[in-house]
Amino acid sequence: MARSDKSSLPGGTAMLVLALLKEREMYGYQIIEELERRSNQVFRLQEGTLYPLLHSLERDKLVTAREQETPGGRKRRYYRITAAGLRALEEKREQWAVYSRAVTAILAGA
Amino acid sequence: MARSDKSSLPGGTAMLVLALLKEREMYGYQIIEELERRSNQVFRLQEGTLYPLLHSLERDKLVTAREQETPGGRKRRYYRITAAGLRALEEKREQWAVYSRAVTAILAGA
DNA sequence: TAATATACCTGGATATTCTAGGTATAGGAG
DNA sequence: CTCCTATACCTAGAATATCCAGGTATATTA
Repeated sequence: MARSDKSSLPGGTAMLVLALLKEREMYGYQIIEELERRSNQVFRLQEGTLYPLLHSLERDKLVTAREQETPGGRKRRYYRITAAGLRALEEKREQWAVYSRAVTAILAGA
Repeated sequence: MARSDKSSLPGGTAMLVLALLKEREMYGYQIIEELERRSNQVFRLQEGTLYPLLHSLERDKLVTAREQETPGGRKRRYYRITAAGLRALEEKREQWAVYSRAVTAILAGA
C-alpha cells in the first residue's frame, strides 16, 4: 500500500502486537492465538512472521523479554511493552486512523 | 499485514485504483493525482508502483487499455475497468471491511 | 506408544513498494 | 530562443514484509 511514511501502516502487524501487549505481557504463541481469537479468525499470524517481528521489536527496545518456565517444563519468552513501545503504538494508531479514513473516502467515491 | 487470503489487503493499491476506474476511465498520471487529491495527500503513489500495477491489472484482464493523443501531442494510456475488475473490486471491498473491523477491534482492546 | 499441541526458532522464496534512474513532449519564464 | 518545469510513460534493482517449510524439544492425550 502506498504510504507517505513507510514505517506507517500495513504492514501494521507490529501495531497489533503492541496493542495486545499494552494490556498485559504475553508470550509469542499466546499472541498468535489471541490475535486470531479477537479478530474472529481474520488474522492468522504465521510463526515465521511473528517471531522475527518480536525480535526486531526487542532490538528496537519497543518491548522487553524475559524467559520463564511453566509448571510443566516448557520455556516461554514473555514480552512486555516499553514506554517507547507505547509511544510507537500511539503513533501507529493515529496513522491507522488517517489511513483507513482515506481508504474509506476513496471507496465511497467522489 | 497478516491476512487469511494473501491477495486480500494491504497492499490494496489495486483496490484503490479499481475504485477510481469504476467511476470513469483514467490514465496513469491522472490516477496518481486523483488518488492524492481525494485522500487529502495521504496516498502518494509512486510511478514505479503504479505503472507496473496497471500492467498486471491489464494482464489479469481487470482493466483494458487504449492509447490516445491529446490535442497537443502527448500520448496517454487510458484504462477502463472490466466486468471481472468490478467483481474483483467488490471482493476487495468486502475484505477491506472485514480487515478494518478486525484491526479496530484489536485496537479497541479486550 | 504414537500422535497432537505447545513453544520456540531460521532460511529461503515470494510479493509489494520504493528508489532512482530513463525517454520524450508541452508550455511557460526569462 | 533557451532552459526549466510539468506532463506522461516506462524499467531495473533494492528494500521490506510476509509466508512457507522446515527444524528442535517437551507435554498431553488417545
